[in-house]
Amino acid sequence: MSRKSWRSVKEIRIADVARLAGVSTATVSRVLSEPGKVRQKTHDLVMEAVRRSGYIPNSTAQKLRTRRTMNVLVVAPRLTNPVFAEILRGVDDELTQSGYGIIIGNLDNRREREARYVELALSRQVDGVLLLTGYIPENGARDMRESGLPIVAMCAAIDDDKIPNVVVQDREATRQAVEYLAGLGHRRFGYVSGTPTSIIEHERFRGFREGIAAAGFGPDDFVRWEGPFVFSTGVAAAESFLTMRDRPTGIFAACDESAIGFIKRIREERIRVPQDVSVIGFDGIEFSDYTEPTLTTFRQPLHELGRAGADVLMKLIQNDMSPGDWDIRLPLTLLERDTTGPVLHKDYKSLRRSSI
Amino acid sequence: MSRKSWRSVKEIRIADVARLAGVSTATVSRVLSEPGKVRQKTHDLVMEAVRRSGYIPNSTAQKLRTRRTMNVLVVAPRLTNPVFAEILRGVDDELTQSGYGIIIGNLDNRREREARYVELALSRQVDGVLLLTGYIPENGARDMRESGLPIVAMCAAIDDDKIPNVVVQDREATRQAVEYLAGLGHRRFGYVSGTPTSIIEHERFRGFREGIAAAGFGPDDFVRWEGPFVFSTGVAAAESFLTMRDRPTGIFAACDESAIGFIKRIREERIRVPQDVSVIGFDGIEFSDYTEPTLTTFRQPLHELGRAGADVLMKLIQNDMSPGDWDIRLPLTLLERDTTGPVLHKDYKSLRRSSI
DNA sequence: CTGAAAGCGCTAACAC
DNA sequence: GTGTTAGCGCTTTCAG
Repeated sequence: MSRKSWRSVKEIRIADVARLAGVSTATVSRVLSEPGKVRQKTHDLVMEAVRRSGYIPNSTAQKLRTRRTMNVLVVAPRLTNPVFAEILRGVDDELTQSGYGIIIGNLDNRREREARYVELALSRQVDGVLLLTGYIPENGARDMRESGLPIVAMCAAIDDDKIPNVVVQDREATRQAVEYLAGLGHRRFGYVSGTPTSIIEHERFRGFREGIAAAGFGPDDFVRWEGPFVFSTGVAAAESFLTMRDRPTGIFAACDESAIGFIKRIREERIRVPQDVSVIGFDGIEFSDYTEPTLTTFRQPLHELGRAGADVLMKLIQNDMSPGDWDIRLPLTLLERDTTGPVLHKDYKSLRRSSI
Repeated sequence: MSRKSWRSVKEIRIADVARLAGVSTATVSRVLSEPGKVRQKTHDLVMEAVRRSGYIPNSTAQKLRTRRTMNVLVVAPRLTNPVFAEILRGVDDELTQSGYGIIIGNLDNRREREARYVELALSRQVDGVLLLTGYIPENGARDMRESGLPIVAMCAAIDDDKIPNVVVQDREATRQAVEYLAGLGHRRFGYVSGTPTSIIEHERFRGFREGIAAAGFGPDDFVRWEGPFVFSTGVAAAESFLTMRDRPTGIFAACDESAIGFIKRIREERIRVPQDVSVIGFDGIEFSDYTEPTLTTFRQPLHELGRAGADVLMKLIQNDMSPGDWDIRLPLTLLERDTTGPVLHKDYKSLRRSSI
């Protein structure tokens, strides 16, 4: 059984309003887009006709004529990741203010999906692109730059002098995390990675090694466990950790999810956090405040990041970038909570001594 | 310092391709949209010209001409809520398959924001609307139905005979939750609500009362704590719980977040879960498997729900609905994990006896 | 300050 | 099978 007449509502066109108001379509258009340039009386006449008819301009026709879509494409690796969802909120807030709409390009961690969004850009369905991916999506044949659209990279930097970057200070924060752990007396460290191929992971690991060096340690003083930015990566890291004889006591995880997975798993083996092992996460997702114990982590200014990135894109579209907009790097905040603490047994030697 | 020449890439139009291939624009258009109706040789000629020129049709012009936008609006209460994010994934999967794009309408729990999306529908920027809100968004002056667009309600039902509903069996599952707790020997119950004004909350609470009745109890045998669908609602409920003399032992929370908040807070007071109190959540978010103890909860088939809803909308747009599509109600799955267990002290009396 | 008219780039009748 | 042509609904010169 099929239902008919979805299109039953009669469409009001600008010509209808013009007729109703006794003016030309040009005047109606002017009243709606540049009210100042029309006599008050005409203006009122037209507005009355608009109200009476319930006229709403057909946005597709507007787009075709003005060559502006008032839409922006946001390409994100995975929307169910709270980090991206929160950035999107900031983007949305800023864009809405400027009258722009959002078209979501959710890759859902599958790179095949990006082709679709390249085509979307190429077919001019949007006026600009926000990339949370850390790379330029491509098509097989072409990449997104060929659209000629303004593009802004957020969250993960892209090395292209036409693309402004709006990111957080990953590297600095991660370095600081290690120094924080070292300051608590930790001497052996662990690094739970994020998706190994991602730029973000790369930056964080770089910051980690910088921190290790800055605290006077070397490559032999830490272990690294690899895996994507998910809970199970932390669990897998914990499994490996549990098999070690000379376990690290200061663990940094490149995202909160894996920090939480790690902690959950080792606590099942009656390892105490933070008395036996300190763990520090990254992101500051809401859930990190509801774990046991609550997670020490770096909070990313996600909402602000979203707004800043959208703001830069707006400037790019409107052609009024200033040099200071080209590279924005927002600071993180250390949330000192309950999964980090001073080392009780300073190192392997003293551990042996105390247990004799 | 402003950058110029974003539009430097020269736009190729269908006429360019036609000239290049030595055919008319109509033929180019045909090759691209109905290849069967063109001679093989012409087809190849055109495709070669398309390839050489890198032509991509201007989608705005197509939309204007065909009066189809190939976009769908999805209005969601809050995208950072993992439940909606996951539904959106399902929607995306289905819509992508049909060649449709998604325009996100994220209300971010602020009803003022819906006006924008009503206008978007009214100005025909989309071919259909998916509502995760449980109500029809409005504008002050008009509501979304006046767009005449096909609308499907997902997740929360809307009572309108033009709007198909695609939902989960909230009520049945909640009823089952109570019966499950009763089956474990619980005699006093607690209900941690979700946003009191929402349809979903209403359905779940209704199921809860049905369950209470079915298990042979009455309104005096449970307490209800109100609050939105967030962690802190559970915390607040726990505070109230802690002040009670005659505490319930079987708690149902209308979402996992509040279940988790509740458990966290009472464990801080050394109340044991599930030995002293059993808690059962709702949703089955990923986190619920990483809490301590892991949360017993009902898993919603969110991805499937998203797909099903999008599928119904596609059918509506293409005018081939069958009656069975009008109301879809997907079942939930009980995940029996570690926050529920048998009552140790059956009731207040036996509790007194055993502590003497 | 207002109107007439020319398209924006494409598709779909309708002819041939 | 293919070409010609008339719009889709709007904005924006250009005249007046």
